[in-house]
Amino acid sequence: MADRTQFGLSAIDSVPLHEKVYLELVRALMSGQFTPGQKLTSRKLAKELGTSDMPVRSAFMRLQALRALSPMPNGSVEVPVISADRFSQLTAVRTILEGSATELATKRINGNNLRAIRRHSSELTLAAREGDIDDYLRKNYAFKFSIYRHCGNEQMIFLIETVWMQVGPFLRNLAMGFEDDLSSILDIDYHEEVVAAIEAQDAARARAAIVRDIDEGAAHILRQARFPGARG
Amino acid sequence: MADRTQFGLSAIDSVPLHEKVYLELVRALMSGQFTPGQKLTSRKLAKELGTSDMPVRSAFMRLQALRALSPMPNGSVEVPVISADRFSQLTAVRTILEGSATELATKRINGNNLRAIRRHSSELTLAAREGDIDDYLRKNYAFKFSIYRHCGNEQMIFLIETVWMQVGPFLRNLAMGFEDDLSSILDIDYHEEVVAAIEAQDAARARAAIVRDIDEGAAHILRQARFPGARG
DNA sequence: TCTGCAATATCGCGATCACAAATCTTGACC
DNA sequence: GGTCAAGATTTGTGATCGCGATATTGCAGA
Repeated sequence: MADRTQFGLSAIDSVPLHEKVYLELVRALMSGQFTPGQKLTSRKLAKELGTSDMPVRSAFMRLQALRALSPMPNGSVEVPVISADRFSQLTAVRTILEGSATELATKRINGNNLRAIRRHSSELTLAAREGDIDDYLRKNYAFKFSIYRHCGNEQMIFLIETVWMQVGPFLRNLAMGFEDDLSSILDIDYHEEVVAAIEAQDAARARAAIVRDIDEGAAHILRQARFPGARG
Repeated sequence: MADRTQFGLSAIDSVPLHEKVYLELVRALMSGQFTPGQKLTSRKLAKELGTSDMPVRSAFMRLQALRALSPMPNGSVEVPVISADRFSQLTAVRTILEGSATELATKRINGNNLRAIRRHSSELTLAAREGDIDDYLRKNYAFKFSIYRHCGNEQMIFLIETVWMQVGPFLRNLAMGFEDDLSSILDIDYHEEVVAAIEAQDAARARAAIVRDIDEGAAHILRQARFPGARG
């Protein structure tokens, strides 16, 4: 953050290189910058980033521990190819975890938190109307986690994040079928219902709304997207 | 696995060193071989294992990505010190995930699977009567995962394993209060009720039994064990 | 005995090198 | 033109080295 010192100097950032590489890869993965199935090699990536391959290897280790990168038999890593089956499993886990988190959060949210959530909600609606899929996904992430953050269980948030790291890249396929008019994506988007339920302090309804949002989004992806193994 | 070849030679195992180190650390962590708060340095561990520090660093990266090791501000890692708060959060997540997994598994288990589960169950009962806490924990792990394995959702199993890596070391504290007579641990152990519910194909009851088993075990630990920050 | 401080040892981090296995390229031969 | 094997290149893996920062130790003075 380069804070100003009394001498007007900025602080040297001591963030390790492997950490920067890791964060950069997470960003790239979640924003769908890599193609599923793409092979990543430490040396090439290192050259591209201007580092040695050591920090890249560290980042690879962390990412494949979280299943955000898939290990290949020979030790290489690749961007995971998600099958329809695995996608369904991840969706099922999401409904369980995110449904529970929403339910818990609803009971703990107060006025201040609610205002921030409302802001994220309207920004999400706006993004859908504007038609930028990247912006929509970013706002979708911000909105949902602005709720989960209040579930009072840091461990649960961590697990949800790991699942998002796996599905995240694939959510881009939500765009398919909405190329002409992204705003109609709001037909399968229940985030305003979620906000309404939270305002009414109705935890069960909030959970149901989030689950429905996740399930219908996933169903749409399963209809539209091409999965490996399926005939093209 | 050192398969026999046609010349009677055993295959050179090509498992990378960093993988072996990782597996060794997982085993040591889950069996409570390390003290919470203990600092682990790559160089020392490498010397002890007879390798360079590179494979150890790789293993550290993976383990701290999964939160099985805690990163220190200077980049070192330590065996996580679990607070009462974090323990409660992990328990809450466990009831959600393992409850769901049990419910799903109950609907998919057939006669063959059931026989294996029954065997694990009786071995667990036996271990409690024999009074060896290590054996009991090992059998407890084997029994529960023999159920979860059939939930049909590989992703869920992975998440459960992640959570177990964090609580695993701490479950040893279950022994506290049962030093004289481990068999009385069966009073807060509902694994036979779980088996009965599965046999009856009653998914809801199976979930309730697992949740109760987890909750009462955790409650016992919270009563008996010493947590950092608590007066003691 | 306790406290401050300097000398020393240890450690994380990243670069570089060596080696073997895997992968790709090339070109001769059928 | 297609096949396959030899050679070249790339890649994972692990060891070693150096740098800077941190932690530890040892000692002197109060």
